[in-house]
Amino acid sequence: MKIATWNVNSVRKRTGNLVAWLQNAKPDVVVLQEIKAQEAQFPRLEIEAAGYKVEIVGQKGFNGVALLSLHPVEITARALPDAEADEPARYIQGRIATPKGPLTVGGIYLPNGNPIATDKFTYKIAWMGRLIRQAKALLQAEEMFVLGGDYNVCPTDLDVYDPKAFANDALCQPQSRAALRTLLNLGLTDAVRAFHQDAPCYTYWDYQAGAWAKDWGLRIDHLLLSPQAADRLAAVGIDKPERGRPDPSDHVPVWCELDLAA
DNA sequence: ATGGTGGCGGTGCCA
Repeated sequence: MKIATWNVNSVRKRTGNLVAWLQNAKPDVVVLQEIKAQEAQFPRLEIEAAGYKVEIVGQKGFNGVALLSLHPVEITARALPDAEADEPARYIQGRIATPKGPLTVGGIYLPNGNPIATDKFTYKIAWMGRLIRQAKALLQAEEMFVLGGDYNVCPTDLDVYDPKAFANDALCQPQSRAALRTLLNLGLTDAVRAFHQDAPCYTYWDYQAGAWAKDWGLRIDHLLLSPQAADRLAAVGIDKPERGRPDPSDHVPVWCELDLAA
């Protein structure tokens, strides 16, 4: 079972790249972030033609998440607990049957939080608190789950090309990192770091200033696994070539494989 | 060089 996350930065601008990647990478389940589309604007027919079921939590112009699956999926949440009436579209959660029991996949678009001296950063930290509570609730079921997405947090300085330049950035604040550690300390596994402890493993390169050509990257897209999922973690990958294609997203897909053979 | 790029929507905001 291959599970992937990708911040596509507009699904309409990225439809061609997305379909080509789906056909090549063949993930079983994908969570998308920043689709920047409402339900009616989503390229549903193109994705379904590639064999995927499509579930969307859309929003006009900004944010927006989706869950694509080759297998039947039951949507179990479209927002985190305590959502406001005008809650931005940043969370989707589905449940998929596997030979080893049900697998829950959550798709996360965590608030960026910049600039840090504003209510945007306060909102980010509060949102992380709600995500921690959701993870606690999921853990109580003692089932397999994967929380994938754009976390907008660099867990350590290893995950930043220039830590000094990002000292005042919301993605690298001690509060942001502490909240992510709280999530991990519940018993979740950062899938990429389970396999790669020493390499940066960037997942994002800014469009500006030639960041891609200079490998000025950040690792902010993560797959966090419950103990039951981590026990079956077989492989991970970061599809870096996607950043070098024409009309790329500024993020690349991150994926993991769980060994769920019957 | 106080910029730069990209997406949305049709002007600045967001990242």
